[in-house]
Amino acid sequence: METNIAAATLAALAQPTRLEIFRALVVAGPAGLAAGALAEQLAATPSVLSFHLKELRFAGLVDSATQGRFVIYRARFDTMTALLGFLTENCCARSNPQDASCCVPDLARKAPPLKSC
Amino acid sequence: METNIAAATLAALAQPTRLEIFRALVVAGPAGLAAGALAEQLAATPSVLSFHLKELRFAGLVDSATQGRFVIYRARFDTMTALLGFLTENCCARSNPQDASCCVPDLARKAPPLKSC
DNA sequence: TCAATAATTCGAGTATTATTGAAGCATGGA
DNA sequence: TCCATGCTTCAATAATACTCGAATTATTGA
Repeated sequence: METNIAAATLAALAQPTRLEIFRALVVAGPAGLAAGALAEQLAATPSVLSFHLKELRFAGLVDSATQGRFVIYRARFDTMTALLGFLTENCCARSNPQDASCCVPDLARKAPPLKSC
Repeated sequence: METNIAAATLAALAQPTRLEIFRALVVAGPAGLAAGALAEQLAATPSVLSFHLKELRFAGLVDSATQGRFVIYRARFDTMTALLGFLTENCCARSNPQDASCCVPDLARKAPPLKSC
């Protein structure tokens, strides 16, 4: 991931409402959530939500699919993966051999290894 | 890390110049870099740099120490670690048991295990 | 066909953020 | 002491981002 893209992706997440939207979509998983359901969960007006969803979609953090009169939104894990990759590779002590500390110290301990990893 | 703090930290990084500043400081490691050296590296005017460094410091992503008439800046890895922790725990498929994919798939492969991890 | 529902779009108003150039404040060396 | 250096601060301006409410589009079901 290139620096300017990374900055744009970070900017998309750098807003409380949008961060919560994304979080809710991660929790919802592959089933996704309709815009209305999101609005209810986050206590946001439809137009505000629409605005933020557009930003997230533009940044590639979210996908949308129309189902009848509902629009289902889903988190795009691939983009988040790429962003985390950028941050760990470019912005972490791990990227600097002089420093023994690292930025993802707990993952190995906390989570069991996943098959797909 | 709390959601609003995470959003503020993301906002601090969500700007090309600031992202490059942080990257340069990560590469510089514990020795850090003087503001002037950063300005030269990034081809930014002193006042612009000062502005962005203030933002980064406010977000806790950067530390400063005066040495004579130089001001040395250092990346704060602890804050970055906390941010990455927030993102992997709250914004990743890993946080959703229904989804088999994950957001840090390459780390185990690419990087050798660190002692301090 | 008509009314209700689900979302998006638009324009206006406000707030926040970024850039610029000039001025200011220390520090170190002549 | 004086000047040059390194950096910060400030005020003004420009550019972006956010919110609100009204209008619009599209779909469903009566």
